[in-house]
Amino acid sequence: MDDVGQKDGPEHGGITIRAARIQDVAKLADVSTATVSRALATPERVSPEARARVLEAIAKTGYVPNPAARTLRSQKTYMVLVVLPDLSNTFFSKILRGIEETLFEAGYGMIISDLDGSPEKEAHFAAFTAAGRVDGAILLNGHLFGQSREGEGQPARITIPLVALCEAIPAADIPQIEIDNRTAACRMTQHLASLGHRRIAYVSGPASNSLERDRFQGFKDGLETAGLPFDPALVLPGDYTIEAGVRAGRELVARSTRPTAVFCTSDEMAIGLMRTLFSAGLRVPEDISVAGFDDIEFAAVAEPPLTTMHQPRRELGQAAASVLIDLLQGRPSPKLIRLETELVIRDSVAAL
Amino acid sequence: MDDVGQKDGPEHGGITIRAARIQDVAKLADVSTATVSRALATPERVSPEARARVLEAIAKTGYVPNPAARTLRSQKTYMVLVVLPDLSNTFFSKILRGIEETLFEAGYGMIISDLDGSPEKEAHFAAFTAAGRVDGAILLNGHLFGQSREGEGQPARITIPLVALCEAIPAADIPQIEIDNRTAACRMTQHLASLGHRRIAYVSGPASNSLERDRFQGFKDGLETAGLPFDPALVLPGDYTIEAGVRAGRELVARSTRPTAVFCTSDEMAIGLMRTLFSAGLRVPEDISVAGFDDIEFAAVAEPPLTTMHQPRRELGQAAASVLIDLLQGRPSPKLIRLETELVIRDSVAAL
DNA sequence: AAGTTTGATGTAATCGATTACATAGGTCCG
DNA sequence: CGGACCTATGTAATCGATTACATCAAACTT
Repeated sequence: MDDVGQKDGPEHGGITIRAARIQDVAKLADVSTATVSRALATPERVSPEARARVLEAIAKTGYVPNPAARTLRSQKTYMVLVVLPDLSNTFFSKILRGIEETLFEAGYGMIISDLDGSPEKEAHFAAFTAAGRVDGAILLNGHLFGQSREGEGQPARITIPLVALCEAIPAADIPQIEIDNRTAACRMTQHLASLGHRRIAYVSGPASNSLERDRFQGFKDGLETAGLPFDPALVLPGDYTIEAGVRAGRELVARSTRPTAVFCTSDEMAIGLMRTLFSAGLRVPEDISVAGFDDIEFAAVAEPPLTTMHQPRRELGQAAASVLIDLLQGRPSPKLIRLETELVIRDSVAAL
Repeated sequence: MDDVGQKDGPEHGGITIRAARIQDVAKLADVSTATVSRALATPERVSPEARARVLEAIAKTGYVPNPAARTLRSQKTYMVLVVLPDLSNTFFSKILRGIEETLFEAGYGMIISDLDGSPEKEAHFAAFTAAGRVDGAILLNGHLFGQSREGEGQPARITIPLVALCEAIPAADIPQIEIDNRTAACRMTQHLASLGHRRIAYVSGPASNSLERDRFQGFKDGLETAGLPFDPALVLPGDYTIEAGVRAGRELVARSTRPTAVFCTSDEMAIGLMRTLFSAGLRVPEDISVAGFDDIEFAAVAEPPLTTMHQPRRELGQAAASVLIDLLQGRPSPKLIRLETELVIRDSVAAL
């Protein structure tokens, strides 16, 4: 970092040859750089002969447009930022795949930001988008950036199109892709009630979470339509992780009177909870029924296979990406997309 | 796409104000743009007074350097490409997190490419790196790009630093971060043998895979040191997925003489396999022992909890990122890093 | 005291594309 | 036949930073 000449990279094996520029192509095809650019961006505005020569020259030189130069001039990055709370969570990875697929097909790249609950990271990525590194963003974390720094000397930054996925963002007027969490949770609760369960426990998500609020409402709706009383003692705190399920399980095992069914708001928690029940000598579903939510891959092969609420994760990702692309390309787009969930009945829930 | 003026984005809510440029900061601080640039890049080469004025002006304007312009001039993107075969696989997500963390701390962003077995995608990302969109790449997929297009009229492209993670890349002279798959598989095999198992089945990974070759070697090593014969009939094909485990399970269930232990080269396969065994009325580990590999989160809460070989996934990601950063910044870096695995004994394996 | 070094700063070239504007040649129409 | 219009193309400005080079004053050398 001291002086010039030092910072040129080291020899990392291969021969470094300057990549072809648009000028090289232009010279080879005997046209101007403008024509080369047009041959690629608007082929119909270039004569067939010139176009052919340009394409040939491109093939010969292996020319690939320099994205930095392109972005600098056209103000388009063809990059999308995906913000999520936890990259290592199974639930998100399939969604990410759906997003990536769709973005890829439309020629966009994906940059991932795993917030990991760090405000520092959040600030960083706020600056990141402000700096115009991405054309748009998909937010899976339930809130916008940097709302702290408003109104001050700070002038408004560039506004880029945003889409909220899964978790709604309360005060923001942006498209929202989600499932109907309330109805889904209600259906699951009714399912349990219909099998005769009257003492149904609920393992929640993080309290701050909009998903959680909806699902909790749905749970209460379900109790009500089934004519069951709501008992706060049967609500156990969780955060969608396996460990939270394990903890909730311990809590239940320690009780003298136990519920006959447990509705976990994520499959991870359900699987963790079942583990704890087994360790305590309880059987699922004979002694206690357990239901999950999400239908992750492991739900079908859990022991016993888990009754759960299927979320179309890949499709959620695809839908979010496709709405964002519409926004980016100036096409009209829906404000709200709700994909269907499906009750998947397996063996972890039984009639009383 | 027809004419000019059409392609300016639509009104998406917020007020769009031009972001501050280096010129605005320079004017406000009453210095040249060069001084602003230096105040940020090499503060020690700018007088304290000027620096203070610049920083104040930056705070006032909310200036953030335009990355496209910066990249265009300095040829540095501060972006790293991560190439992997399947984004939705649990095994990778924790590794990704380790990578992201480390990159973030060093000021690098992460672009993800989920190859999904598509050569088209591969070609795209080859062009992507060639175009200089990223400073370096971490490859989890076991091979380089576009080796097909060599020697032709195609001139060599820019060479960027690469690091291979998990899967080795045979013919490439690049740093490799991995575990000792052969030794790890050998140890697991010995563990099974030491408990009295003599008929040990092996559920493989994809045959083309270097991980698989190493683990298979290790399996044979383990048999040999235990004085057990190698029986090809006990090798079942797999590909690390849950479904492959289910299939292998069916195959075993159908046999008249079954192995007493099964070594699956991924936890996903082990879990899928156990599911099939249960469905057929077999018990683990009473009737048959099952071992996994990786120690994913679900291994500990499987029923029964899975005996497996722990891979430090997050650390693998961190190590790969940190080696790549060393390369990018011209520091010396090791050619090979091998992280330790650990045999995790749970309940899915028992003595005969 | 003259020459040399050092430090702080400014000027302007540069990175590589896109694109507004200019131009040249051809077609069409009254 | 001459202006209007269209098509294909070229010229050069532009995007916003970084940085080589120039400049100038102050400090230091001998």
